[in-house]
Amino acid sequence: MALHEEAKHKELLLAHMSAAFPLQEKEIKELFLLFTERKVKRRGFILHQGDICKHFTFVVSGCFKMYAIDQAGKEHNLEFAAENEWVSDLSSFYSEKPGSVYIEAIEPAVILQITRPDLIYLYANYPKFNSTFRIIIERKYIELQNRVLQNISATAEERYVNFITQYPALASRLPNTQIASYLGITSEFLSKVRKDLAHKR
Amino acid sequence: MALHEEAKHKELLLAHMSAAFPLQEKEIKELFLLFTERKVKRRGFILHQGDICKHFTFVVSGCFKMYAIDQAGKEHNLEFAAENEWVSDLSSFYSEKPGSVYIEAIEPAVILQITRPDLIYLYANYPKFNSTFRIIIERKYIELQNRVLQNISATAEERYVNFITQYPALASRLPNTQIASYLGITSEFLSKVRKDLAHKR
DNA sequence: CGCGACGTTGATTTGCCTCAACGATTGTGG
DNA sequence: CCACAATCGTTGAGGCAAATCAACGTCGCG
Repeated sequence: MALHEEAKHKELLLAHMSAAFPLQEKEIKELFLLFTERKVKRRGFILHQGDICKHFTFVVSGCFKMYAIDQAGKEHNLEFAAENEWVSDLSSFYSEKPGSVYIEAIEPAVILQITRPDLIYLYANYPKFNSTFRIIIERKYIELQNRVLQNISATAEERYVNFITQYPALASRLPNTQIASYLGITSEFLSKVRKDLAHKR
Repeated sequence: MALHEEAKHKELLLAHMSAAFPLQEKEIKELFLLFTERKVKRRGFILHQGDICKHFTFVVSGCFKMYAIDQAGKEHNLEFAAENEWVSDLSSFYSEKPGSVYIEAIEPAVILQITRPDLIYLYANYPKFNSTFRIIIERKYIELQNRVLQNISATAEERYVNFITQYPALASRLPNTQIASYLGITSEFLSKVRKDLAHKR
C-alpha cells in the first residue's frame, strides 16, 4: 500500500476527530503516530469471543458487525460500524478482561487502531482527547438508548421501518439476515414484514 | 434542612466522583459550588416530555424512573436511577432541544444538579472532569449494551431473572409493574413468569 | 374510610418462531 | 473463468410466547 494512501486515511480520522474540538499541531502529530493502519478481509475478525479487546478501532472503509453467540449457537448483532464510525468491545477494553463478543468484517475493510496504553497516554497528556472521546461515547449512548426504547415498545415492523429510515446507507448494503439479527427477529419473519410493507403501498 | 446535611450529601457526590480520578482541593470547591441540592416528592417530575433537559442530575437518595409514553399512552421505562447514580436526558441535554422523555421520582428523593453551562465551565477549566464524566458515560454505555443484547436474544423469563440478579436492591424496592415496563413486557405476563419461576423450585 | 395502584388469574388473540423446502444470488476455489 | 457451494430471500404449516381484555381481592395512601 502506498504511503500517501495511509496518509489520506489518517486525514479522514483527523477530520472526524477535530469536528467537535479542533486539534493543534502537536496533538495531530501524536494522533498520526499512535494510530496504526490495518487491512481486514471480508470475514476477517478483529476480535474473538474470549479475547481481551486491545484496540479502539476507527473504520476508514468497509463495514463490521459486532455480535454475541448464544447457547443455541445463534448470532445476535449488537452493532454495525461502517466508515467514520468507531467499534470496540468497551467492556473488555476498559476492564482488560476477556470479552464475550466477536467483531467481524462484513466487507473488506481498512481500519485505524489505537491501543489502550496509547489512548491512556493521549488522555493524560492531551486533555482535549478526553472531551473528544467523551462526546463520541455520548453520541453512541444516545443511539443505544433509542434502540432500547424501540426494543421495549415497538413491533418488529416498526423497528424495521425505523432502521431503514435511520440508516438508509447501511440498510442498502447489508443482507437482510444481518438486519434481522440486529432487530432481534428471525430473517424469515423479516421477510414477511417486508412483504406486508410492500403490499401496503 | 440543616446545612450540614447538604454538606453530607455533597460528600457522597465527592466520594462518587473521586473514585476513578481523585480531585484536588480547587476542583472540589468548584464541584460543591456548582451543584445545587433539591428535594423531590414521590411522583414529582424533574423532566417532562417536551422540556429541554437543563440539568445533569446525581441522585443522593430516593429513586427515579425515566420513561417515554407511546401513541397508545403506555409508559416504557428506559432507566431507573437510585442513590449514587446519574440521570438525565442526554440527548436533550446536549442538543438543547426538547426531549421526549419524563423523569419522575418513584420515591421521595434528594438530588444534586448541575446546569449545562456550569458543566461546560467545569470541562473547560478542569480537564479532569472530562475524564470523570467520560468514564461515567462509558459505564452506562456498557450497561445499555448488555441490555440490548438481552432484549434481542433472551426470553422474558431470562430477562427478568437477569434483572433481579443484576439489580437485587432495585428489584426489591420497585413494584413489578415498573419492572415489567423496563423489561418490555406486560405486568400480567410478568406475573405469570414469576409464578412459573416459583413453581420451578 | 375510600379510592387508586398493585398483583394475580383465566380466556382469547396475535406476533413471532421453528422447521422445512425452494429458487436465486453470490462468492470462491480449482 | 467457470462450476459448484454457500448464503440469501422467500413461502407455508404449525406451535409457542406474549399481548389483550376482563375480573377480582389486597394493600397503602390521602
